Amino acid sequence: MSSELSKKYSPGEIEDKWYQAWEAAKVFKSVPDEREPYTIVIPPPNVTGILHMGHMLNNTLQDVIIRRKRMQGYNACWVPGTDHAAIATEAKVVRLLAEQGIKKSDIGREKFLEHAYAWKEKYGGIILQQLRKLGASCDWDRTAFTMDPEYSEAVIGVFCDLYEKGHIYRGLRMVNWDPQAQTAVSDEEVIHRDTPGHLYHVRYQIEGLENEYVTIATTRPETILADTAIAIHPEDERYTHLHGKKALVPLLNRPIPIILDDYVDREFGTGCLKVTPAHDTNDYEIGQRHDLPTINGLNADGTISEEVGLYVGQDRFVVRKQIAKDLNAAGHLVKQEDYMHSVGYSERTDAAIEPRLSLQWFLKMKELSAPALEAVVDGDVQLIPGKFINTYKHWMENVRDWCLSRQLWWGHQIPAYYLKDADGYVVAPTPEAAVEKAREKFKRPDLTLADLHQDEDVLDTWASSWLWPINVFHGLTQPDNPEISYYYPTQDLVTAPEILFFWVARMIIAGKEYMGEKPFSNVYLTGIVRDDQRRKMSKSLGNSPDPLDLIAQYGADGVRVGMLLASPAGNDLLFKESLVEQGRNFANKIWNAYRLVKGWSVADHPANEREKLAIAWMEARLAEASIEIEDHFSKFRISDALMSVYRLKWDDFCSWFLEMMKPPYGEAISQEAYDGVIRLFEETMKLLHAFMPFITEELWHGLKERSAGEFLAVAQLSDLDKPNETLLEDIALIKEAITALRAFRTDKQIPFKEAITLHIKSDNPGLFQQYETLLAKFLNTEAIHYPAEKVEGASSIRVQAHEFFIPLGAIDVEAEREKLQKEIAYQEGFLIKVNKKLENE
RNA sequence: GGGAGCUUAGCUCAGUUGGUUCAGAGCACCUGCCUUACAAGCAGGGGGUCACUGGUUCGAGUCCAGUAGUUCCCACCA
Repeated sequence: MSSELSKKYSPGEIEDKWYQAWEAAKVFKSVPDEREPYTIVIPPPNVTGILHMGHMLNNTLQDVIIRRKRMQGYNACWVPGTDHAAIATEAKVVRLLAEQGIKKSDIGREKFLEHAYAWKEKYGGIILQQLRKLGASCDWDRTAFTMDPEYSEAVIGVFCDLYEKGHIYRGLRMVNWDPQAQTAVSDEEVIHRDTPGHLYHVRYQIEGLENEYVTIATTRPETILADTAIAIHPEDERYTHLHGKKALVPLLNRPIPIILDDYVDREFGTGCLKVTPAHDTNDYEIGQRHDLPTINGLNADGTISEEVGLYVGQDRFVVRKQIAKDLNAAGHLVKQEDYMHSVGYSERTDAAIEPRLSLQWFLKMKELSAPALEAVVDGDVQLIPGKFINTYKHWMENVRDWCLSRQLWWGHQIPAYYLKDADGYVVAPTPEAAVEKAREKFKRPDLTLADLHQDEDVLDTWASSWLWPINVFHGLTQPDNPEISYYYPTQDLVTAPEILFFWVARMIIAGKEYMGEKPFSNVYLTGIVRDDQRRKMSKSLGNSPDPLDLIAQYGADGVRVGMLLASPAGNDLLFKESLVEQGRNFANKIWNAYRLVKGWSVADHPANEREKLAIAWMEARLAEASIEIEDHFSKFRISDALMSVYRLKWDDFCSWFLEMMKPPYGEAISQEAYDGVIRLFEETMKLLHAFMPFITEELWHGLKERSAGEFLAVAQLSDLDKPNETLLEDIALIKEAITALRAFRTDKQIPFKEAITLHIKSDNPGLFQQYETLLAKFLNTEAIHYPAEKVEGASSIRVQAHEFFIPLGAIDVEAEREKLQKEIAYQEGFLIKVNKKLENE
């Protein structure tokens, strides 16, 4: 029979076959019933995204968890979906259009959105197809999207509600401006990096005084043009003579006041600070204090604006170099030194961020975040690993208002409606409601929709995804519906630590505010997938393998195992292809165990002593390992749980159990023993299924006839008896003895075919007598004796308190002597070599 | 600048409340094997002063302090 089966496991067809079967039978579908729910909502990938290694890790973990719960009797529900990912998607569409020579601003909002939707239709959800390849057991009927009509309704509804409650305000604020995406980004989307630059010392002439100058130091000389003051410390004695004077902006000769402010650090640079309120957060604050005018020196795209009068339309970085030259030529550049300083970059586009003054929508965070802080500190929401609690706490205690608006078109348009002919606006969920409200608010009953225009901006992506665990069950749009009541709060969230604040914290806030309850109990934070040099995997570095190629080459099971083997929670995963190879090898090992078992001929007679012992032992080991595995799972130690199953299957089941069970050459195994082997094989497949869903499903069907519609994916883990501790201990000793005696055989070059006589001197000979059938099988003994005294003229091996003797007759003395001589010669040669090296000065 | 964490075998990591499951696992490495399940394999083996220094204790990878290195988070001085 085994001749039909290949020596190597080939996953490709088998994996496709089972995924289709599962999907057709809807085994992952979940509807509320009397069972306890176990729910995970997927961190929605970008709708236009394609699967990368981070997704692989993240979704493998979720699948392992949900599959195990499904097999433990829970009503397991894994909700899939995608995020519209405002900036990221819009950037992609803009780029695509640019390739066709189309500019966003030329076609207008409506046309642009048509293109965006077309793009979404074409590429959206590719990633969900890819997840199926991985084996993800999502309930696909529940696939959600953050811009589904009903979901959008929830997002807009929440905005309006928060506005009504007074949590949302509109204000002129210094925001982080991404000149490439041409939108404001939140503080969390700015990444600070030390960047080499220069510190320019520039002198400004004092107005009315021929040879008097004040020198400042700056890293951004191009902003000089937008200066509106020079600040000095009020108590700085070096500059008292400048109090009340004015300085002239170089190149422009525009007079600006010299002001006093104790923000100025007297130790830094020259102790004089140029103040550019429009382009620096601190300068803005100084400007506010001193009622300074602001000059907007930069356009939205990072070029110099008309307001300053010089270099207009040129890029900020070009101007930075040019102005340094021009200042030098004009005698204003005192010195220029290399300087390392921290610069903010956009997380999305990597463009250098410009602080920029603009009108934006904000959400007050202080009050809203309090219950969310409490939830984590109290342990109501568990962060795994716990080390993230400190980080979380620190952030929540110092939380700043959230800039909600983005200058984009792809997303949820802000439901604020402005009067066209006057100042004033209303916030309302629909245009109709807005008209209604406006009529009332402005006492103008004749107002129509035509008199209003909606805010051009859209909401930050996270202002929609923070409702994810609620509105995938329509909890906001259909409050108290049976689904939300059943599934909410969900159990686990598996995500990356990078979005702990972006997303996780905000989901907790929204959950507390709108459901009065946390959105999930456990947050498992995965590591970052890096290459073996610890570099983050990225497209630009080209160090990330294509997950689908990996699956094609090693099988989804192999890839899953490879990813999990080295990914403890919160620790980075150093990915190497060899890990996936290990996973594939494991699948192959299992496959071959199956081939072996299926190749046995079975005879209808009762089990012998050896077979009975082996089965009893394997059952005890299975029970022991099951307890260990459950313990690991309960602590989210998925990697350790896998290792436990791995060793159970490879070491205990294959290396020991199957070797114990193997019928002697040419003989058959008893039916009773065979049934036991099949049963234990099935049990190991159950334990492994969560990790390797495909091969286990395949073999589970191969081991036994199954009725139609029966799947391992929905089979239940067995309740096992307590492990037989005595038997486990006994066999541990027997194994130790076998290992020692095998080593002896190898060492003395006694071929296995040559049977040996074994003498065991022990206080407890009965112990060994009990397991003689196993000793005989593994050691090929012709006889076993239990002498009371040492056996003379025999080699002895000690195992714990027991002594084993093998008569010397079995040893080739000449060969032994020769071997030792060779060893001596080698060691002497080594010694000479080392001595020579040491003597070398 | 502030805060948090980490440092255990060549690599990646476990080591729960200090005391014979405490010095472990997987991979890598070495030796011998193509033994009719599997060379993507089998059998055996070597390897660590648990970063360093000091302290608490009868006893410390395990607790405390300091030092060095390293990672992350937050803030950001022009």
